[in-house]
Amino acid sequence: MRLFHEQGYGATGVAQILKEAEAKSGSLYYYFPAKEDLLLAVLEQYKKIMKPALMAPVFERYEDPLDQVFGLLEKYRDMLIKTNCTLGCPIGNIALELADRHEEVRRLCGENFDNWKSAVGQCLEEAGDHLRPDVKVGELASFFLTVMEGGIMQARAYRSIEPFDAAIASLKDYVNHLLKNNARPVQQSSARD
Amino acid sequence: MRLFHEQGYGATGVAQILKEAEAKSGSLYYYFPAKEDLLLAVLEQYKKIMKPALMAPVFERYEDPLDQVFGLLEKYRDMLIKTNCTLGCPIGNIALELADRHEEVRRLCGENFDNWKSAVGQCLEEAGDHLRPDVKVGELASFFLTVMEGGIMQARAYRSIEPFDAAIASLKDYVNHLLKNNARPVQQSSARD
DNA sequence: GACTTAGTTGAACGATCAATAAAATACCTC
DNA sequence: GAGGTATTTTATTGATCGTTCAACTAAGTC
Repeated sequence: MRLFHEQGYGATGVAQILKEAEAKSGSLYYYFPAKEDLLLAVLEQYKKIMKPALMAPVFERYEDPLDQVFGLLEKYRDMLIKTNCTLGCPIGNIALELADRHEEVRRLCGENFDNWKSAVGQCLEEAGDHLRPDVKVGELASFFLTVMEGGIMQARAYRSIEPFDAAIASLKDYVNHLLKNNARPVQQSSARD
Repeated sequence: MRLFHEQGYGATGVAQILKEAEAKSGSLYYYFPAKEDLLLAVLEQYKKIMKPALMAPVFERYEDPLDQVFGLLEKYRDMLIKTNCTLGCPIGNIALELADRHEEVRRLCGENFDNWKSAVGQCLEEAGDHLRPDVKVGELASFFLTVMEGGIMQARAYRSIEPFDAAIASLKDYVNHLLKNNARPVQQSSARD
């Protein structure tokens, strides 16, 4: 998982995986028919850990559903900061590298995205009474993913957190326009307290 | 350019380039010290042709600056449709594949993005009198790029134009919130006539 | 103690990778 | 047309790619 995330699938050789895992090639191919099956297992693992490892900690920390959503985005921001804006979304990377070549990979990336959007959509649903009635939460959740992935791409291309922060700021501004007039607006550059 | 766009840099072998270009390896290495320099030349070429080949035709077709911007996004939509949602933004692809490894590549991707955002920002500047005074056109132009790249990523991952269209729809909705009350709103799903 | 099963090992495979060097040809100048 | 430079061709390099396989060890069963 780590190597595919850091270097991509194609750029990671089986030899390096074996070395860092302290395993021998025969053992790998005893369990996995081919390198590609290793990637499929990685994508399955992401599906499995997304909620308990990524979302649960954020959702516990915040009560307000909108805080939860933006807290989730903050997690990705943390990763960008920690890696000096070199590491992106592991699913997005794989999707862009292989989605058009391997159908199975594409399917699993889609399922990961689906789960992500479903979790965000659930938060938005909970915040529904603060949102204008014409807001479609499904489309808005998809927009959250779009903005986050696009923001990560720019942050990596510029090796700077600025474009990512700018994207989130615009997104917050948009969300505030979708809130009912009596709702408390989303605060810029920090979670609402 | 075509092969790097279709397959990515790493996945495209020199042998294939030579075959399709009907050239021999010696000739390639006579002009380019290494494969990487070929990529740099490709990125330079994108810089050179972006305005005349991509933007000029769109800007000629529409008069209204906001129509021009969304007409530009439509160009990317056309490419997704033509390629059955397999081909993304050539710069974005390369940026995600190599930005964190080759500094020079990263710089050129950034310059391509800069030019793109600068052109969009210029349109927004021209539409400035219809926008609320607190709108920062630079940040908004960056947001346009963010949404487009994120939309393309999802369209490829799902091999469907839907997420892209949904992203553009949300973006249009947002822009309409930024317009002054007396301004004509951006129409959904087709250029304003 | 004989036999089976599960799992591991590491050398080796053919293919492909980017890159090179030298020979051969085309082009230009005088 | 001779001489020299620019460019192309051909053949090959060593490295690395993912993958295979026969030999081997360890554990369990009867």
